[in-house]
Amino acid sequence: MRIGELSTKTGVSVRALRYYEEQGLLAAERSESGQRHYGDKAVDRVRLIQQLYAAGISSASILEMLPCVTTGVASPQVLAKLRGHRSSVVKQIEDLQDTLRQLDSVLAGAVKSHESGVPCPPA
Amino acid sequence: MRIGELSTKTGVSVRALRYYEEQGLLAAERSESGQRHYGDKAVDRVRLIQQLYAAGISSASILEMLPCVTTGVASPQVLAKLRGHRSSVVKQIEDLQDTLRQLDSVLAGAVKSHESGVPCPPA
DNA sequence: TAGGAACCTGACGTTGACGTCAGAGGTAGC
DNA sequence: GCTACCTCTGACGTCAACGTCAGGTTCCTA
Repeated sequence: MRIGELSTKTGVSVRALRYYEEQGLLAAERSESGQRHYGDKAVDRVRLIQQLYAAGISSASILEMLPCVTTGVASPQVLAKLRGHRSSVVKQIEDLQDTLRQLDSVLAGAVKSHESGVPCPPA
Repeated sequence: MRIGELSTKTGVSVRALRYYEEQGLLAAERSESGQRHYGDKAVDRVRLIQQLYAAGISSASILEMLPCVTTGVASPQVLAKLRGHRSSVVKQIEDLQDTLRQLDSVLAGAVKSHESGVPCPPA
């Protein structure tokens, strides 16, 4: 498929896909005229990339770990990095759960006082 | 306390604290000479701000919700925003848990193949 | 074969949360 | 009062992950 189709299938913009290629994260065959062509696997790869980005992992780190992710093979160094990222993801989750508790306590109090008719001071 | 002490107590840079003030998130008394002075509550407030930032909430949104967070009082509009942020935080947590599963499966495979002596292809 | 949609390569713009530097003034211990 | 650090304002720099625009080429359908 061409880049537009990959874009609609993944929900990732064409510009972003070209950016992934720039960063070495996503390879593409080229037609004679230079247009990019992708296989079906590209869809999963793009989703994986997005997932890693969402975990706050930089493109440089993703670049390091991607071959290992796809081949299932990793050097001790990469293994250590993966473990480091794992624990950072765990910490992110814990922090967010903390934030959730904060938001919930705020919401509980706010709903109560709103029911009692007290308005919010303007920002 | 002065800004340096607040910085070391919270682990947030002096520059960031001044930035919070610029954004209206953190107020400070001023001495005759213009130096900032903070009360003890500032430590908690800074931590709260950091927590909200970590949840991907922008300074503009934090600015809107902070008075309500501190007073426990919110207008219906702010309430709706808070609920919106809450569900976005929930989604972030779910996504991260997904990522965690991915990383774990990668790690499981990688450890196995590393034990079997297969090296990682160089990045 | 025409023409509009999709694609190409640069290259500059954007956004948020700060980093960093300069030059000047404030503070505190000895 | 000296000195070493702390703080001030103002302003430009940074970084990542794209957005956007320009000017040109390619593809596909009628």
